[in-house]
Amino acid sequence: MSGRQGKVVCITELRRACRTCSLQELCLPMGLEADDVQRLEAIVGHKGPLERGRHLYREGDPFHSIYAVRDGAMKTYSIDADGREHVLGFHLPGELLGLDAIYPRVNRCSAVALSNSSVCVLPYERLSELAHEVPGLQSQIFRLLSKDLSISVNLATDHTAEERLAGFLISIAARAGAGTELKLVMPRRDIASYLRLATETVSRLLARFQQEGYVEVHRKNLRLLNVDGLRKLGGSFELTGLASSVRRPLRG
Amino acid sequence: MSGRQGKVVCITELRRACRTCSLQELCLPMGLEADDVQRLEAIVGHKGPLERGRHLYREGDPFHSIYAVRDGAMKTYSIDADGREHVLGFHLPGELLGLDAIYPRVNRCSAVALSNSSVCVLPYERLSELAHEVPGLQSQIFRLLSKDLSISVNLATDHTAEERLAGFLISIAARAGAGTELKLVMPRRDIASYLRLATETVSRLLARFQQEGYVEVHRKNLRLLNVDGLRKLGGSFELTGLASSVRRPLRG
DNA sequence: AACCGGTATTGACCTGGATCAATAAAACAG
DNA sequence: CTGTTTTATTGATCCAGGTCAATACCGGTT
Repeated sequence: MSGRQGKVVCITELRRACRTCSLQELCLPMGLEADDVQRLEAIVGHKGPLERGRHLYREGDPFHSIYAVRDGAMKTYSIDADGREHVLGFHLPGELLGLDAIYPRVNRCSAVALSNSSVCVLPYERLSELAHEVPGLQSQIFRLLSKDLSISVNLATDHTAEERLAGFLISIAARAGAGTELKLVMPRRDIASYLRLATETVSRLLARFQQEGYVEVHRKNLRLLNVDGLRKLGGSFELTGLASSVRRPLRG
Repeated sequence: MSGRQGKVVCITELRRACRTCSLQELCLPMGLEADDVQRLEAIVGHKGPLERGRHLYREGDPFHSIYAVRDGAMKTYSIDADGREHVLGFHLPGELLGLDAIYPRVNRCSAVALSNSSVCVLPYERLSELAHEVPGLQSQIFRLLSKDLSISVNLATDHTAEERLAGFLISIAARAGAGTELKLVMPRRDIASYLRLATETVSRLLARFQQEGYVEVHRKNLRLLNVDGLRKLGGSFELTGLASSVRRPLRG
């Protein structure tokens, strides 16, 4: 329990309720009545700080809960038969993890913190019961599942390296909601794995995008200089879940 | 309404209730109580016969319903900015279509019959209301959404042409539930598009699989001769939704 | 039974991006 | 600061699978 602390986030901050959470409109409570939000809060647990590199769950763990990222960033991945890691997704604040485990009742992938993070824990059985009582919650879960489905269906389609990376940058920027300047929390290797490219290809493309004036990039620091151009490069490769960009339209 | 008929399926056959439907254990009513199944039946519509080539819905259509394939086979696809078709999925009897449209409230893909088919129509609003009253139904929808998510996440990962095709054959055979001998309803071009390969590659691989004794294939007719071998070739590329193979374990 | 349009197979070649191999530049430890 | 490790960039080659081009096959028509 106690363990190391003094890390940054204090306990009262972590316990902050859904109703005061800035991520409401991305997360489960979206569109719920005040007293329904309160009922949701009652079943939500918290976990964190979760240091960089710490696992939230691992492939093979029995499924109990889904999670919402509150702060930081997580990645999900699985290890294939030959021991190679495949990155399945990045999860930024307000986004859910673990939805793919509902069906098999076992986690089919592992989730690890990319930076110091904290998450909300949503015990599935209780969430499911509550959803049964609160229609708005049920719909929101349907919606979020469907959204993840759209994204991964799109990810599964056939696109060039250029399209993939451009689409990825747009998506990350929109989701991070930090305007056109942002930090790429994940290493190149992870970006590459997620987009099914080699790290070297990602590196070379970033260099080219920079040279062509689309971005300015130095290590983890990225600035988008020509969002419309990037969007064009991305073509139909859209990871940003359509109308999902609740945060900011990302003009630039 | 009336139109051409005498095609095969008679009207009473089409109106057959969920409770007597052989696809129960794959479909929504799975695990429901008898009277809940009856309530589900009350909102289920039917559509068909839908001749080969006919569309069930098209990209851009407003979203109203999800569908369950009762008979035949459907494919979903979208057309990208350059006018090229991407096959997103094949849907066999008992499988659902249209789940990806819940989030955007608009169909992001088109659904077309690969052979003469009939489907059950599930008006989303009413289904959602009913799910809210019948917890078992809610869970089943969560499960099926999550299952589709797992499949398309896996499809999005990085695999060789050989793995993809082997995995596909295993999956189709298991889902068709017809033992080791089956008809490939979809043309090569569609298989290729779905697996993100060229038609020629699919053709060549099928020839090679045959030459190496894994299958016997002649045009649309396929017989699996070495299922375990194929499964090994497929490696971690599993489209068969894990424990999903309710139909038959597919020993061969 | 010959024709036609669509679909499948097969062959020859090409290319996007992977792989292999050095650096280089940070991050980290002492 | 200095060595060590990790991560990123850049260059040189390679190859799986795509593309282009015939050719074969089948189902439906007349």
